[in-house]
Amino acid sequence: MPRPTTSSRRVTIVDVARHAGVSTTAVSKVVRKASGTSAQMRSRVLAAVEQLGYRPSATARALRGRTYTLGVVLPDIRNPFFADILDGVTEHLSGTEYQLLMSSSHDDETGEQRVTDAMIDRSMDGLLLVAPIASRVRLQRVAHTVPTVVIGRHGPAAGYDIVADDDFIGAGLVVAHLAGLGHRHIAHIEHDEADPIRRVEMPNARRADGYRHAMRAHGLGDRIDIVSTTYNREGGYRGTRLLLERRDRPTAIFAGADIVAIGVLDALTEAGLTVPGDISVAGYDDISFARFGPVSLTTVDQAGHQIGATAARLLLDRIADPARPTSQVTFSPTLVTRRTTAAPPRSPR
Amino acid sequence: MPRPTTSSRRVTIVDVARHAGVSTTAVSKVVRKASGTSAQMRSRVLAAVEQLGYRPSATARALRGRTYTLGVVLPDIRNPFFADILDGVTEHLSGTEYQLLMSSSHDDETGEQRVTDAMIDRSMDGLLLVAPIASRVRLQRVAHTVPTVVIGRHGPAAGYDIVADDDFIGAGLVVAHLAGLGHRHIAHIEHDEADPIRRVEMPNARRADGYRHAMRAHGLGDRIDIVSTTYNREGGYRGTRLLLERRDRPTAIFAGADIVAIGVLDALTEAGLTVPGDISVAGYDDISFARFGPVSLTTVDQAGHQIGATAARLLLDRIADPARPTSQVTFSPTLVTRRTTAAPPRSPR
DNA sequence: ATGAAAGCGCTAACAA
DNA sequence: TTGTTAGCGCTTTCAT
Repeated sequence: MPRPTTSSRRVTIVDVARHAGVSTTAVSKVVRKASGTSAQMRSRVLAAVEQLGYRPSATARALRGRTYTLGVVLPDIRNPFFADILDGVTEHLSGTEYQLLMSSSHDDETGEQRVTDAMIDRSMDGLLLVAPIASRVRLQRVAHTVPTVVIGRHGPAAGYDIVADDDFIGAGLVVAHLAGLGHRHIAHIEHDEADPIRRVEMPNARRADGYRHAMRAHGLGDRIDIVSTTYNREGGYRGTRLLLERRDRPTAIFAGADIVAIGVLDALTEAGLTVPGDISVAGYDDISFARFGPVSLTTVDQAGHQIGATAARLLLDRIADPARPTSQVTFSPTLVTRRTTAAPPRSPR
Repeated sequence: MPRPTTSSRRVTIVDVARHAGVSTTAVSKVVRKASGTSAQMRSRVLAAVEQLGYRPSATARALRGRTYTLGVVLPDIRNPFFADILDGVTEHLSGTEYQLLMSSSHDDETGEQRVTDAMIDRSMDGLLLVAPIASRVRLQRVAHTVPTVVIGRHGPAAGYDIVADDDFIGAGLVVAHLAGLGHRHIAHIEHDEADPIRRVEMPNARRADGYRHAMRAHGLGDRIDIVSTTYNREGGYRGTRLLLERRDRPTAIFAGADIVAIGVLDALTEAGLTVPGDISVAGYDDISFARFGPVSLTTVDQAGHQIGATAARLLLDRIADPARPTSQVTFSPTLVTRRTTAAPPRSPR
């Protein structure tokens, strides 16, 4: 009994070489479009590649050269802002040989580390870390191991390129807008941050600082009111519940992220409060949902697409030349005024 | 001048073997928890692994054995329903050695093929294809190359395991609900599907069929009204615009997916129509946004979490035994009634 | 229980 | 321009 002919062994470079009657080196060169091949050789090899359906094994390649794989680590797939960033990355990468593979850290430091290590183990050519929560030392170590670009984290360029938005300014735009409408009691829901380094480097902390600074600049320093929860829908919901329990309720809530604002609106709807009639709400990120008709959220546009495209460009540059000096690109956010913010209700106090 | 000691060469199995004074075979066995190692050997090796910070190279492993990598291909990261599925997958995989890596096909057949091939090239141990649009032949070929589980696609088990929801029944639940409220003109927005095979296998087509069937069952066969666009927000918006242009407007719109319903609500808001006062809207998927206060969308719960967990289980089973017979798991959807559906407005016609 | 050695598919010196 | 050969880091027979 002969074994089945459907022995689906992978087609290797040896098969192609034999089929084309040339050496494996020749095949390798042609496939990689390297120099030193005659037109005749190229056509023979390419014909064999075509006929046999040969595809180079990225894992075998990895042992010698590139994998043509770029890893993206996201804190959370649910936050649509990250999808905007990814669109920018994907667009910049289209047309290149590189394949994007992503994974979520599930907003967890251990998870982030696991995923990052896993990508290094898999010989990725470069890493794109979106709003990572790892310590700076750890980020430096990662960047030392593999070309890395960090998105959405401030602080000194420490061995890796950084692309971010100026969150301090962005928060100021929101406060200015609300104060301009006549609000005095503007509360802010932030992502809890204990680590001192991260207090400076993480976008959420920068936004909270920007809020504080702007409140003072508008003579509202004594009305600073921050609730610390987390940057997700649940955090917005919980934060709002806490605010509503107070005797002195705010007339406006500035959520540190749109996804948080969603939770805020959840809680307000549940409490029977109208927006912006009873209370104004502003977010941050301008996720596509913000311009959803029934929501129409006032927010800050971070240009995620542009951030992603820039990060991809920097990563390719760094892969091409790992020694080039690191750079920090900071974009300026813009305020997007929609229908969740208005003047505060009459009869104050 | 000695060369810098920071020669950050990766720690390999050879380094560990030398450090522990044993063979690389021994290290390999210990690391893989294979049998045939003494307790003493194990502790020596593990100590060396710890001290040197050794991590096995997944790419090198790939040439002989496993990569412990599972690939997930999603049509679109923006659809939150897929995040639900991923949660289920992730949960089932936590505690295993497997690492999940995902990529988006951007709702494009070529893109899907590119991504799938890329994952095969990277020696993934298994593939999870979510609502793939590839032909059945192509899916079979993929499944023949690597253990594959297909999520959200119907049709005969053709070499791969299938986990799906009964979309035909789900669509029926929606129609029954709307008809029960008194609606007669119930329009459906579907994802355009020309390919005959896919007309049978794709969830969107099954939903459209379920809609047709249920309309007839409720004596509304002559009111069947389908608009073909795409399963995204834009598709919902466009479809609704088309419906609103008609002289005989529907009193209810059944969108084939929640993300489509979002677009429907966009268009209705823009047109100054109230929901459900002027028109009822139902979706499909029960994405977390559906229970967002200001939206509160009536929809169909697909239990994405359960689908994901089941798919992950089947994939691990298949990797363990590629020859095992394929199975099809179908879940029954349930209707979730919220505030976007109500009786049609008076003064009909 | 332990280790030597071959080899996975590819790339890169080096020769011819 | 072309081919020979030696690895890359790991797993796996096969001896011992």
